Amino acid sequence: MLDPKLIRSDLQGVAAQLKKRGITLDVARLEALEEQRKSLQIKTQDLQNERNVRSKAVGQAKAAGKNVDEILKEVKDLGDSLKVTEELLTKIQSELQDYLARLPNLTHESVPVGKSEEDNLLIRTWGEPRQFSFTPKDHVDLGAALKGMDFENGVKLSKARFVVLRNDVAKLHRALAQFMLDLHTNEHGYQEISVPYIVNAASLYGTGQLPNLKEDLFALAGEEELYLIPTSEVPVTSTLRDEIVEAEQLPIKYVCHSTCFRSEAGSYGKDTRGMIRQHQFEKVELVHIVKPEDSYAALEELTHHAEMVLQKLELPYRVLALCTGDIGFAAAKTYDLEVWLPGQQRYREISSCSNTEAFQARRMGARWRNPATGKPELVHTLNGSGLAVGRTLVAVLENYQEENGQIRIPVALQPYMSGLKVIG
RNA sequence: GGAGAGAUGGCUGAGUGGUUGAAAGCGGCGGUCUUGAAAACCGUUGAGCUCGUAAGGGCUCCGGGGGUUCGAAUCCCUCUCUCUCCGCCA
Repeated sequence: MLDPKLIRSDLQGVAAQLKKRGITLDVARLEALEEQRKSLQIKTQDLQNERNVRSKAVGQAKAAGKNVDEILKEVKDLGDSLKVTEELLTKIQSELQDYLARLPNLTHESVPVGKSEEDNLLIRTWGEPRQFSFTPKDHVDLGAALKGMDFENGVKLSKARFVVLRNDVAKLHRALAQFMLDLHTNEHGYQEISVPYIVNAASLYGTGQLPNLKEDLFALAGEEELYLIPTSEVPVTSTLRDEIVEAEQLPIKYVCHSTCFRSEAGSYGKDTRGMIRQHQFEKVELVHIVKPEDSYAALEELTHHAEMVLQKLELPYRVLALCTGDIGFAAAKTYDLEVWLPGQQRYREISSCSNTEAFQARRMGARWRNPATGKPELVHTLNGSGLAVGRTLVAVLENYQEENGQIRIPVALQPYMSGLKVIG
């Protein structure tokens, strides 16, 4: 959520900022709501004050043994008018709240202005796409030949966009996740964490998936409002919800391997072939909780950590800064990592690293005690994939394929593959 | 799934209708003492919102929501969660 004080003090500025994202702020409506809120709140609080003062007087008079009928008569109507203004105030406040909860974060000044992914800014590229002496296959054909990737079976068990992995492909998939976890815990200083895959609405609200992105979630049937996590960013970041942490505890760096579930509503017809876009996939997620002044350095660090996975696996990739039109709801700035896929002859997203600044922290009440002020202040939260495991599997298969259909195992991965240097 | 108990500030834990945002202890912070530290002693120490240039006011909050009342941490309803015992179970 945006800072309500900022919206109050600089509505035009906020509107101009949101314009860059293609959002038109209803300035007139907000101004009207805010005006009502203010007068109603003042009125309500005045009435409450009066009630408190008089009720106290009743108590004192009673204690002194005086007759209280007179005072009680005076206060009689107070409750009624108070109730009316209180209800009105609650209504206006929730209206304001609902509107604000649906506004995305403001983007950082360094974020390129643009309309779509066409306008994302190339930051750097790493590695050279391999020159093949044959026509490289895509992972679907490779997986089928290895008898390790069975989409038909996935459909039978569940529905479209599910897959069954077998044999060395399943093992490779697991190896990738283990490798990533070890890299981040052993070399990058992350604390491993394991969290629920089913979360409540409050957790999803805090990270920004609710209320706007509800369509992308799988909701559980049943009386309680529960959802499958679309990313472990939700439960991991939510561990800080309504918490105040001491300054010495920061930065907190979590790495979490989890399964992720996305309904992919609105993606019909996109990437219908293969493992690129599944309803269920695994991801190793990186989350940073930091002091506000450190968050942009942390974004560079986190992005670097994600890149290191690709570098150790020797997979060519590039880094893009998402433009204002393509960046996610909660993010102030995002770098996407795109890996080269020979089967598609193009770079595809494999990680997205974002600084949400105080956007999520404000929604979930995640704070730290600032020694300089002695007061609890909002932390900054960051998250990024390090990496999407399924897509990394795709990248390894396609980049390490041989003409005979065998797959070489990247050196860094061999210890996780029982020493295998090649499969198939 | 059955039976019972409970939810109070960073923590432990008092408080059953009237200056109680809340005793006490622990912890934290500041000070006295000390070469320094510890101990002891003294003081201080919740959060959110809001009005105000400020100084400084005001409001809300004792798990969530609703109700009774002039007045609720205290009474009533309801939901959620936690704990104990029994059953079941990876």
